[in-house]
Amino acid sequence: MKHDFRNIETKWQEKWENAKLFEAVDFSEKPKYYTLVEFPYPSGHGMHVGHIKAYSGLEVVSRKRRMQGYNVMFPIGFDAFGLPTENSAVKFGVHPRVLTDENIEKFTGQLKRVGFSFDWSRVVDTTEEDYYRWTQWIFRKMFDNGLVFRDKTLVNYCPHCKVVLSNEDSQGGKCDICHNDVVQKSKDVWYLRITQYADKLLQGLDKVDYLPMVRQQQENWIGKSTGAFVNFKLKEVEETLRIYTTRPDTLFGVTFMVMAPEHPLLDTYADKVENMAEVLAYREECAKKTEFERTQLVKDKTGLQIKGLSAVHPITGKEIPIFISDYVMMGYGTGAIMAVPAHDGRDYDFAKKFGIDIIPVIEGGDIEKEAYTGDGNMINSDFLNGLTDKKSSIARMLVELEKLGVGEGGVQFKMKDWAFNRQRYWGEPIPIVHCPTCGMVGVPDEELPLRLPPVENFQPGEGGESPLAKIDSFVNCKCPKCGGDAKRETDTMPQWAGSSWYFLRYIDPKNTEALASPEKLNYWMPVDWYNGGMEHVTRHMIYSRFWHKFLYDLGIVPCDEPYSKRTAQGLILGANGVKMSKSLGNVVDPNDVVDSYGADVLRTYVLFMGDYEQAAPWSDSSVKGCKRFIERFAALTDMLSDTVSPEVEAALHRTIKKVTDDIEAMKFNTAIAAMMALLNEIHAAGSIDKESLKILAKLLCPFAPHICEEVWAELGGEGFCSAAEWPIYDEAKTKVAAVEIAVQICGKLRGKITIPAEATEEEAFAAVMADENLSALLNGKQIVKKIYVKGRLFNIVAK
RNA sequence: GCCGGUGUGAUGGAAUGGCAGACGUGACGGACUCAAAAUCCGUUGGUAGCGAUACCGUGUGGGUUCAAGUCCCACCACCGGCACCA
Repeated sequence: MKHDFRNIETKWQEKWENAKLFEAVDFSEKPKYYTLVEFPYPSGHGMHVGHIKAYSGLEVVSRKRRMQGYNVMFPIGFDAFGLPTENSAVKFGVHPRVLTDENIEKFTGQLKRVGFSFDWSRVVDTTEEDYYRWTQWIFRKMFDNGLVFRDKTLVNYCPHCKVVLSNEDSQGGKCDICHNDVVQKSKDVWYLRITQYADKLLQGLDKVDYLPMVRQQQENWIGKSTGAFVNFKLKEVEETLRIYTTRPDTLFGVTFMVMAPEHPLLDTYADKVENMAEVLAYREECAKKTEFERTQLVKDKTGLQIKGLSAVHPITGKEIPIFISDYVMMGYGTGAIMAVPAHDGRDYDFAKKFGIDIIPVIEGGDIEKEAYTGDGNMINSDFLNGLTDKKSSIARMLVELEKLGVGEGGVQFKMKDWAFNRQRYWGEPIPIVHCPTCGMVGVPDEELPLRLPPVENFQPGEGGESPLAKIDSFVNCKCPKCGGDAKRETDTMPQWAGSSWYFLRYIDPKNTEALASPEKLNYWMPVDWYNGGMEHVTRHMIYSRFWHKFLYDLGIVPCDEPYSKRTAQGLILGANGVKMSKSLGNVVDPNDVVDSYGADVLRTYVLFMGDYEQAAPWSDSSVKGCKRFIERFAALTDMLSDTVSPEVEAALHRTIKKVTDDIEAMKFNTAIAAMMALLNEIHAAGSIDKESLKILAKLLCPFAPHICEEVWAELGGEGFCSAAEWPIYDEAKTKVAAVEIAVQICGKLRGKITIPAEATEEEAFAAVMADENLSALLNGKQIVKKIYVKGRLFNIVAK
């Protein structure tokens, strides 16, 4: 048979669709299996082959699971709110709704051409009212439960574009769009209290099966640390400066204090600070830097001493100078630290630069050269002297701090609360009303969805406010509580919102009464296997786990962790080995590959090109290897015979085992390689029997389903190959009678012998000695040790 | 600076501590062809040798082991992430 992909691929896609072959069945008797891939953002550029790789992994798993008798749900949707669409809308004067619909249509066409076995009856679009109604509803529930608050923060603001920018879009202090200078601007921001779930998010990791790398990144992001809060009295005023430290054991080594430049105590006692002008100038300087930039100046610490204020050591009563420096952040701990230069690298750098004393309190290391962060005997530390390990020193110090009433043990998280609003049009309106009488009032259920009003002009308003602020009919409303005149919140939610719960909506996408019915949620949740990019492992995954845990606490979802298992795929790089990007012109469009080689070849290649978890460069010529493989497979229908050679049969069973196992480990490249090797074996044998070929078709079906259906039909297979039963291997048939094993003498390869696979050590040794070359090498030597690894090698240590 | 990842032929990459380089690409040789493409067969880590074979070889330097790409220690380079986290 020829590989006539132009005719067969659409044919089988239609047949699958008509048979509803990939539609998941709610409450089926079969065991359920929920496979989830990160839904795409439908950009105007269309998909590139990276998307195809991202979906192909679980595509193969899903198809295999169905063949193994599972009721599989493998859904897809579109995360369609977002800035790029809004920017295009501004640029071309087309409504984002129109652009989004166009882009979704484009993406859908591309995805369907590849023959993915998505359940298209469950597709979701985060920008549809029926969807964002529930996004707003969850937010409102959070608001009702005290997880939403407002606070001031500094944001990156571009005065030219009049928009607030993310750190990403304002690197180097320049606006990504117009390249003018970005300023830091104080703004009221909506926050979600994700920190309230920090401990739960951390502990939940024990219950799930995430890639170790994924788990580690989440742990680091949450960043739990244990330490102590210590209160330092100020000498000049009745006030305490509260600090957080992970090293209370080094309290006697404190020689200065550092406050974040923005620390509010400076404003409270501005009249006492003699050099307030300098402080303000330094603040301004810091405000220009983004947080990322602060991290660039690693060694060269900046800062200045606060004159007129000093702290008092809580135990020794000694006076301690106070500094401000931007290496201390307002957003972590208390915004102030006790500095122990002898035992902290950053404090050490600062002390050296400003000529501050360095007092060692732990023996070991050389404080002339660098800070010592290791363990050792405590010195210069009063009641701690003589203790030898950190743990007991900390414990002892905590007892003392509590006795004196100047501090206590505590934990801190690196994770910050989630800034949850954007001054944008193309996002979910925040369902809050500002009432002069009642304050902030949530929009009630019956008024949801709070629809995005039609807008003519998507340009942001003066001062960077949302375009919604210009729509009077939207802004002016009645307070749901008192009925008086009120104003709507005009900010919208960030793109992360819609993607924080989409996996729940797939379960019941048309439900108008709830985000999904409890029965269906109970049947389908949790997601059995979630795959996506490493870049979403912290933010998207932690945000969605947070929402899920909140919904669990409300009794809406049946499990507290949404994803049982999480893996990640590597990028496809351009042919030149760098990231694919429009500007570099190295983007590969999957449509082009389907046009010239067919979907089966594209699917096979993206999985064959390398380790699934690793980045790999695209290679046009390597695609040909997969094209040849598929063609050679199709041609097997012309090599049929009634019998099968024992070699081919054994190879077939080994391949079943290999492919079955490799798919589970996401080692798709070696699974395909094994099938290629089997093909070579069949070609060498010259023929294959019908039943064996049907088995091979089933093995290859998850990877290249169209050609496998065609071959299956040609062989008279019943129904769809995609619905056939996954092959089982016969362990006995995978065994080979005779094996060639390596013979080493003193660890060096010296020859090979062929022996029965199950030969004993004695038999194997006899075979070694029967080999003239090998026995000659051992002549006159005394054998010290024999190591026999069955089926692998025989190593003889001789003197 | 910190965290994570990766270093293997010309090239993408294989390899439960057990024959390094599976499988694919490319290259070379051959078959088919008037010819080319496609296809099929063969060769393909390096050095020396006609040869059997020998020596070398998985970023660098040490170590553990009968045996190391794999484990341990110290480094180097590249890629990705970042929030100087007290």
